[in-house]
Amino acid sequence: MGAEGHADGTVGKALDVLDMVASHGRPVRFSDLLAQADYPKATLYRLLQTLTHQGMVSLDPDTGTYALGVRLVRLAHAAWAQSSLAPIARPYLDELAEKTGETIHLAQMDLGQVLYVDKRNAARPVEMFAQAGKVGPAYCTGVGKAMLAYLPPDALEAALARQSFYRHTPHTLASREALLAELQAIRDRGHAWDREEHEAGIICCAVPIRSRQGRVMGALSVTSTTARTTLDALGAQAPMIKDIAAQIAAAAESWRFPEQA
Amino acid sequence: MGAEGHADGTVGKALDVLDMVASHGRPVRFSDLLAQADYPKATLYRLLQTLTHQGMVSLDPDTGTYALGVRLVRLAHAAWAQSSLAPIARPYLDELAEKTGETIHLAQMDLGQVLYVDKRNAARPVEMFAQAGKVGPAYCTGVGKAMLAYLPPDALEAALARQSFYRHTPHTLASREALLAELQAIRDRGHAWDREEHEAGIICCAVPIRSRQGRVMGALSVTSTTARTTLDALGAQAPMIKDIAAQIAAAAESWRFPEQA
DNA sequence: CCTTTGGTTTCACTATTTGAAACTTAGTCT
DNA sequence: AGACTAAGTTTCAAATAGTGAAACCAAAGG
Repeated sequence: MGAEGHADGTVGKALDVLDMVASHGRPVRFSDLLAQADYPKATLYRLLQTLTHQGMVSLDPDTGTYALGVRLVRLAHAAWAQSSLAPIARPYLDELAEKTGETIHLAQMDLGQVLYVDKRNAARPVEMFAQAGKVGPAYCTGVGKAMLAYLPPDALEAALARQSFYRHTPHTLASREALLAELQAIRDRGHAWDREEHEAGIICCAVPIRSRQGRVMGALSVTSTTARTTLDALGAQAPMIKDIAAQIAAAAESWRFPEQA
Repeated sequence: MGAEGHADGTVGKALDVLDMVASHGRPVRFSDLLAQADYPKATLYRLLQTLTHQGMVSLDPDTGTYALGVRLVRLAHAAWAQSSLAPIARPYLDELAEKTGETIHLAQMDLGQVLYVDKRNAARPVEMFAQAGKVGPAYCTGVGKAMLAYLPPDALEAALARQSFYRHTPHTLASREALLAELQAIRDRGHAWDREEHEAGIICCAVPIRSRQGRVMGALSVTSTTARTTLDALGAQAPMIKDIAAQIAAAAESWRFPEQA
């Protein structure tokens, strides 16, 4: 049930179709897409043809199924590399991972959802594509709430409108009001908690990464389990996490303004 | 400069602009793009506005610069995950990396260029985004030649037309004729060499990954240096590499056809 | 052999895109 | 200041590109 508001122009429709292809985990047949979309047959067909011709989706000639094209992987590499945050934050994440020994997440906001752009796993080595690029909910994750708390009013409104407020655990803040109160608490405190709100047993401490002008660029979190540590112990590391977030922000900004007086 | 043939429709133009934004390593200003593109001002402006609105590029309000949007990272995650090759090949790459102790590349063909979709580095741990998603030339790399050698005539022709034949090293096959002869040799031999054709001191042995119907799905290579080993020593591992390539092909196909008699 | 299902093409109708030119800002120079 | 210039944004009639009902084709199944 794609609750799409208003796809602007042909390009919007094409990208909408691209998302539809992406939303299935596997290659999809034309008729599957037709059933899902509310575009007429011919229109959908032409859009897919264009996308295929452009390398954004690939049509398997044997099975007649569409999958996302390799051109996207190339574009994403560029997107990641030129994002002001991820490539610059890399060494800082390494440092934080080593100091804490816990799982580290670096996230950005994408249409009201949390997009993980980098990660350090406590146990295994980095698994970028398999981990980064994933999305999660904003209202019930540490990084999500940390970013929401510092969004300007209109952006916050837009983001809130996209939250499902599904109650993942008994601790989930499952209403707009509860979330707004929490956001105020986060602003007062300077960092966000995840008190097993998304997954039972998983807690985290997250801080926003903000530009000098106060714009939210992303968020950084240290995640652990109730089996291994407590909120208080995590909180003791908050100043260090904040410090690293500030360093990342500074590095990102000086990269974005290489020319200086 | 951009020798674009014929961008079909508005969508093609929009994606063309997306590529332009991607091609710069850093955020670009409107006028930079205007200079590079041969679209009129108003058209380019509208295209960028649409792309921005769609989250494919982001406009930094402070600097007035455009960068690729986070939506791409999310799409690429899906692209990588649903590609028939990369996620499935993962354990096989691990195995090959361990057995050989050398650098492993997994590549696919993208518009006449080689796109690296996964990698195992001999020394460091995996660095996916920083490595995968990169593109390289086809005519002077092991994986490139391995794929070219088994392409159907029309696809080969299209790919050849996109090769620059720049002489990277004294060993580079810098002409269409030399390359065609080499491709025949590869078909006879069953695997491709890179005899320091792209970078001095770097050699590799590559094999294609082909479906049962013979379609080229990708290529797999083991890379080393002349300081550490020789072509002959690498060649001794060719049967094993071929075997793993066959296993990957089989796994990819059974994944693509989960329903069976 | 006839029917169904899934995919591709046609073509008159229309909505979207186009781009020269006019208009704003925001700097810079004298 | 006031007059220039560069960079970005908006307008609007003309033209192009997109639309989608319906016809068509091919392969699978009865």
